[in-house]
Amino acid sequence: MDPADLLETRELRYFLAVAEEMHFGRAAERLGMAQPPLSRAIQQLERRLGVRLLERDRRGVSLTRAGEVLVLEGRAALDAATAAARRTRRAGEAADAAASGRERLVLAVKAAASHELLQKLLAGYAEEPGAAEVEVLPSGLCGQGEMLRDGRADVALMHTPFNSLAGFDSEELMREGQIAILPAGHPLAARTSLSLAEVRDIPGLPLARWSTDGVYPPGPGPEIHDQTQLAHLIALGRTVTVFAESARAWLWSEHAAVPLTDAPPVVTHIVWPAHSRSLALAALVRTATRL
Amino acid sequence: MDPADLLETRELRYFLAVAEEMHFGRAAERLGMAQPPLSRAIQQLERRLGVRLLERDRRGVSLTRAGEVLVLEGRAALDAATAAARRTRRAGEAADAAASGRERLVLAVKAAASHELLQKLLAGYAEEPGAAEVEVLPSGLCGQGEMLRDGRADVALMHTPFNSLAGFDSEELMREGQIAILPAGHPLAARTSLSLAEVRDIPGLPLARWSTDGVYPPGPGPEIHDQTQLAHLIALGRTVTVFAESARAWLWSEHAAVPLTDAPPVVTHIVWPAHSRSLALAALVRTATRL
DNA sequence: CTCCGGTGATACCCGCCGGGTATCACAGTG
DNA sequence: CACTGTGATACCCGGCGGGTATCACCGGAG
Repeated sequence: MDPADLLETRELRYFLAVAEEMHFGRAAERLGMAQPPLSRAIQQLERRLGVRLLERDRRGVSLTRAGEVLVLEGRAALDAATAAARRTRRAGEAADAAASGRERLVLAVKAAASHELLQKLLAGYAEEPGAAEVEVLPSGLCGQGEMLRDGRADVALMHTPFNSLAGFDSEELMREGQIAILPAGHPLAARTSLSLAEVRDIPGLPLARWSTDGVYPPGPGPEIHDQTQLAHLIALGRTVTVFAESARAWLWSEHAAVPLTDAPPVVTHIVWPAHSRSLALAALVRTATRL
Repeated sequence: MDPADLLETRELRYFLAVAEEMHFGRAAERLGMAQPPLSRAIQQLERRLGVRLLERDRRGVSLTRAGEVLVLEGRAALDAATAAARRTRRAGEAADAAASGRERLVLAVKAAASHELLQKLLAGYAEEPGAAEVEVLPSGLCGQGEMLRDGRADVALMHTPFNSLAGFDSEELMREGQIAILPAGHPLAARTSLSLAEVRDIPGLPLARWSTDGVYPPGPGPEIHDQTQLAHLIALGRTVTVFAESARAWLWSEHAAVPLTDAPPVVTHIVWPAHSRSLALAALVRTATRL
């Protein structure tokens, strides 16, 4: 039996919902359906695969080894499917609308990223003959990987070591050091350099925490939702943070920046799905690497 | 409307079949179904996506821009789905069979690759505590990427510049030069080095051609199906070829090897799907990089 | 011990849709 | 003009995806 026949995307959605909720009832509700057909669908899936996916223990469910594998692989497969749908649809709309067949690229960028590089990139690309229209999609502080994987974006600017480039093609664009950003009046603001360890425990000035994939690292510092809030909190002397050099562009007079000696460099990459064949995308990457 | 709902794997299989055959009737036959329901399925898919995928011109069909996108993205999505099914099923079987939950890794290797490295790798890994069982899957001269993408393999040894590592995670294992392999009696066999250009047109001794993804490059040389055949043809003075240094291991006395000065180095990588979380795999990679 | 609340599973029914066969509409070709 | 080969249409049927009602089971409160 061909394994391609064994998994319908509908079943994948069902299974992932159950695996995330760890509860048939809630999963069914989230899927907008009743619980019994959901139970039956999962049973059918298990029978077809010949594998037990969930351990039904009274009081909730838990994943088997096979179930864990399917969560991982299935998520990737489902993302690939929705990406296929999104990109196909966009390709069709573009062809309809512009008639010229002018493509449209969606570029995901970290909201807080350097505007300078982005502007140079867009300006440079616009010069290019046959350049596609570029829509800039600000993702949260992270999440560009997700955007790329599920087709909401065609290409992204990512920053190691914060984003993982795993599974994508990429080109390095820029490499910069990191700086500590602290209140202008603070004693350490006078220093010409700092170490990570020094910044990590300044008495009375905890490190700000921001969310990667929705979860905040533990610690005493405030939870940061956007850059403006962060700027305020630093200016008020409530917190300190570490950022790439290019953050100097948006500092206030109440802020002080001190280079870090031992922080890993922040590398900006332009990143795209490995299987992409778009000419417009290739041109954008070419432009980017020439900057 | 959520794009995840728009594509069922069944529809993807149908569309890809039609796109490959460029013919509804033949595609239907290949799918083991009648032509009318296939036509209808594609129409439904187009309506749901709101995009025209195929241009029906009397006398066959052709792809629209959107169709081309869906061929690429859909193939990736379908591979991801079959990979999910295969790996889930294997995980379940492993858990059932061994009871110990002992994992089973499938390692894809190019048939003609160096046995030395492979043996060291397997031997080294077997020492590892909690090592999984490793099944070695010889793929053709290429095709390990496909194996990895659709879940027939969990990890592969690949050789740049012949294989593309796009979309995978990888670690470099070994780097070696290339050599020309020619008949022992040939005048050039006495040389201590050669250039690619010199090897490319030796009078009366055309370069052997072997297949990447089933298609052979054009040229006067013989088409090679396996390594033994190649060895024979070289020994007979009918052809010449270029290989990685490690090929010296299987040369005959009728063969001569001459280093190439300007050929790019052959780099052996261990490669795995970027989203993998398998501990057994991680251990294998760790072992490999220590060699 | 008993009853209750909450879990997933079962039983049963219905309407839709995926698949089949027969046929059409159309274009190129002899 | 008849014939061939293309995909599209018309129509029918069975199965399956979805619904409601209910069960079986267990843990905890009283």
